[in-house]
Amino acid sequence: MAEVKKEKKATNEESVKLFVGQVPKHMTEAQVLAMFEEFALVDEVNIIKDKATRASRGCCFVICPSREEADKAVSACHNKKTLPGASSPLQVKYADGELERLEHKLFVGMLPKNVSEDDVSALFSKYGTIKDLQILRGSQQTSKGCAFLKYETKEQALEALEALNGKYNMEGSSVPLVVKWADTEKERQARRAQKVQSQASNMPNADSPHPSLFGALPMGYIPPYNGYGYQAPGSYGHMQYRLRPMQNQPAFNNMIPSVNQGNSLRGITPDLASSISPRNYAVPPTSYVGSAYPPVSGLQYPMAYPGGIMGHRPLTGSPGSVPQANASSNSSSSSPVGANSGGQIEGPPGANLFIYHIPQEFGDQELANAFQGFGRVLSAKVFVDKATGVSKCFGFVSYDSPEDAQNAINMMNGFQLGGKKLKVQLKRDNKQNKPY
DNA sequence: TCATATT
Repeated sequence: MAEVKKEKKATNEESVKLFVGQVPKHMTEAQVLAMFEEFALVDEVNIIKDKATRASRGCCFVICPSREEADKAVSACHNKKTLPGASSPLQVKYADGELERLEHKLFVGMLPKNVSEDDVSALFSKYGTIKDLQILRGSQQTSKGCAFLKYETKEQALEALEALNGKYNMEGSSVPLVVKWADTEKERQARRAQKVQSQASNMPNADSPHPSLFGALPMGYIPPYNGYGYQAPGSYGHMQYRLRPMQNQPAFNNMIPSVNQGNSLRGITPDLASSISPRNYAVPPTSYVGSAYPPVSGLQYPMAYPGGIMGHRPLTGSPGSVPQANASSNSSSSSPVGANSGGQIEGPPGANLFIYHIPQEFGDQELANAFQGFGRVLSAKVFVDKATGVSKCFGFVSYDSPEDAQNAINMMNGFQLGGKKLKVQLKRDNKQNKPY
């Protein structure tokens, strides 16, 4: 009764948890275990699964009985083999926080500014062997009054913590030391993300148009007439220059019934309409005008934008029907792109693009919008810094046909969007020669 | 400047 129920596998202080990525989703824990046991002792394998669907997320944890065994698994497998079905080699590394857990790292605060490493070392050595010690210093090497300190074992660190935290004043100090476990990387990331978030919400005009978007557009550009869409000049009356899609607004790209388009003719100035009317265009029959609609939710572009408005190729045979990826199903809940902007869906070889110099404020949806004029966008992914959420300004767009991708390259490579010209190329392929 | 993911 006083017995504490043990986990069925004893994962003790010495155990090391490894994170393994690029595990094909169909693999079982037993299969992963069998593979790793060839190289190291393994206590346990846990496939990481989607909370809702229970489907594998393509990665797992592997628990080894010691650091030595874990290191064997890492050096034998990390980037060393590509499992059948995976797109890149196995990733094997210490799980988040695992290295820190093994470091036994303490934060020491309230140090007098004039104490040296030796002073700190002299005090803390009483509790164990110090593996690493640094006092944080400013630009002039002036102490910031705190330090990080690693012990050989957790017991030693804990002993120091309990003996000194809030209880010991260093010489000349009127306040006791603060000794606590150092923040983990995860905690620091969370803090940083929090900070970014609060800064972003204080940004003035967060929703305003991209300042350089208009000026950057090549207004003289004449898109190829594809026999399909024609944008009535009046439709500019309801362009929205939001950079972020509005929350809780159904994605209406490609789905506005033509009967609604009359609304778009309201509220425009005739002068503006005629000044931007496409004199040089092969103007399609007016019966097609009814099929003009805002091609995207969120960010939209003036007519001269190569991929927008004019750019849809017919996906179905009949003129005037609404081109959309999922024409046969699904009425309103999701846009074709929105559902697939996670980045995991790749098109056939030659249909996947790598894009650089994406404007900072573009997310997956904005990227998809910018490229959806050339074909069916299977997925669009802008990469963001894991810690800060800030765009890395590059990403991927996948089409279902190489011709669409090539067309997008022709039209969009060098296209100025924001302050810079896009670089649009075929994605490098690391999946060429797969093992059997 | 070329692919994530952390029960």
